[in-house]
Amino acid sequence: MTDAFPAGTVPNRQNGQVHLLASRTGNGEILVLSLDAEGNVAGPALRLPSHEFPGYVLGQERDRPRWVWEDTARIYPLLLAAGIRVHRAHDLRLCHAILRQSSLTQASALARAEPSRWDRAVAFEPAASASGVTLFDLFDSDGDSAAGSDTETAADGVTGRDAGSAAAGFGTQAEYRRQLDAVRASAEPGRLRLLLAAESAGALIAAEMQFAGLPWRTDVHDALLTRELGPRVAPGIRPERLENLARRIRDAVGEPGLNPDSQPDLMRALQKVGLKVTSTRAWELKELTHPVIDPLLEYKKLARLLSANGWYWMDTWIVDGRFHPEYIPGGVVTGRWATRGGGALQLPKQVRGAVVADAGWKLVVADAAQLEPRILAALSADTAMAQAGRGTDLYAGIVAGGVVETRDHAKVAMLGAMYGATSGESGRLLPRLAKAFPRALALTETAARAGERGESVTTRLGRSSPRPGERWLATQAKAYDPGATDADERRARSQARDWGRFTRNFIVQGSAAEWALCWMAEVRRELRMLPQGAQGSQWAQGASGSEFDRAPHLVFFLHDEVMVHTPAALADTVEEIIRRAADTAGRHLFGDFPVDFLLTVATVDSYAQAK
DNA sequence: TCTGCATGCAGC
DNA sequence: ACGCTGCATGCAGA
Repeated sequence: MTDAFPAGTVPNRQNGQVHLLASRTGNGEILVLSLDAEGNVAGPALRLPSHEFPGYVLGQERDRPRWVWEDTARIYPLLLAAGIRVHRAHDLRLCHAILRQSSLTQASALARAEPSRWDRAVAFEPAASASGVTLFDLFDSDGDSAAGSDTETAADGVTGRDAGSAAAGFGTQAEYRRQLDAVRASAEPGRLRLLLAAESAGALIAAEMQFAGLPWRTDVHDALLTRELGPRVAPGIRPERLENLARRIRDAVGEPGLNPDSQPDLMRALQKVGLKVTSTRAWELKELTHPVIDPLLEYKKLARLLSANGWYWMDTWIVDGRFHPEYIPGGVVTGRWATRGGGALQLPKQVRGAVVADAGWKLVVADAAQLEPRILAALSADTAMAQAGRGTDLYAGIVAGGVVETRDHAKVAMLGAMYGATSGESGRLLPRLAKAFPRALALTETAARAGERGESVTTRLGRSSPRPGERWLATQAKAYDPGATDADERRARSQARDWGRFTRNFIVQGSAAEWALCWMAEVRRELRMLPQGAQGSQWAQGASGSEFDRAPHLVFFLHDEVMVHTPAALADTVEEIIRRAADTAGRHLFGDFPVDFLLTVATVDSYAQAK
């Protein structure tokens, strides 16, 4: 393995510059160096004995300790850079956010307390890219908190010097105790424990995936761009094929000076040749017939490719043959992950051909088929809907059951049920779905009504939707005022329905996100139990590269899809693990309820070959 | 020149 | 009047 970035370095998110270097020395110490933007050592080296890690061990679970720490996103990248992987963790920041909001723990001290430093968002400050940050900064000071009363730090827990006095404070151990209490006293401690474990495991996975990166062949990418756009040109210059298309567009509308990148100019030009358009969106243009349409649609497609995933993108985001997006667990209200950097959530199918396994390795790509409908079936215990998806494509099963005529209709209707469609084809098909699957549809309707009333809804494992804000409440209140106008009432109704569609979707999307977290956590756990992964030590082997260079590991995750980079010889084993993990996740969430979570799994050399 | 907003489009 | 996103771009206003 030569094209992963060198073990022990953390590339800057923006430009690949190294700001921090940490490595494990021969005698078991962790050595942390801060480097400036030019790569010069910026301060004295910090040495830490390897047993003095932040967080503390709670005792043995299975044979692995669970580290309890404040914020995986700030800590774990540093450990990974030092060649250290952690098996289990409890992320206090992420878990606090869940418990603070969950309707299952509203009576807890944690939920009722005044806002503390645990409520202040620190999620979006990746330590690894901050210049000059070291482990020492993170654990020996209280750098992220301005509160003077926060005298206890995480370091108290490290050495076992923890004081009983911490219980009343806002330190790590006190917070952990509050979280345990909140869970224990809740109506669903089992579900919450699973959610917190899954969320925390997700945080570990997120850091590991960012560290490992997605294998990316810049030569393949470049060839693809050249084929589509023409040879590479300097930034600001239109590549050949785009320039040709621009010329054809100008000719077709008779405006030699037209800039096809300007929406207003384009609108005016289209109107002038008699096309009645209300926007310049591709789907609207597709309905029209005019010589300008074909070249314009082609232009838009290619211009998008160039600006979103062109050479500039490649130079910015691909470091040593790997794409390292930052994953942000819990970054979406529903519990889905967000990402930052390089648009990892929108990796177009167009460029997936550049995602290629290393020589001798394979990519195992798996996605959960019709995940959200299956989740809905299980959530509502709708056995008929679960039956429709048993061992088969769920939409096909709905057709087979005579509910609708085509797979496309089944899909549109289901999405409409989960998103709250009221009109169009989807709206028309809904009654038939409601007749066939009354329990499932009742659940989505109930969630929508709750949202319209301003109430929160809760996912399978206990993540609750936020309550609407002041502005929302004020708008609703105004509609009940004696002097309310029709416009006031309309606005209030419309806003209430908006929130209802949000809560309707929240419960399904959020529960699906929980399933996906459990799935991925199981995949990770089993991958790490493979002989090849466990062989030797759990530590990186110095210059020979990290564990990520030798053993199968997760490299990508997208809502209902995971990708594992694996030595070719282990691909079959990895497939089995991924399938087994899906079943396990289903049982974790829904026990014995008979619902299948089918996967599409492909072992490929290139991401483009998957589905 | 900088910033916030609207548009458009990529993903699930 | 169909949910959740991230990001590039152009444009208007500061």
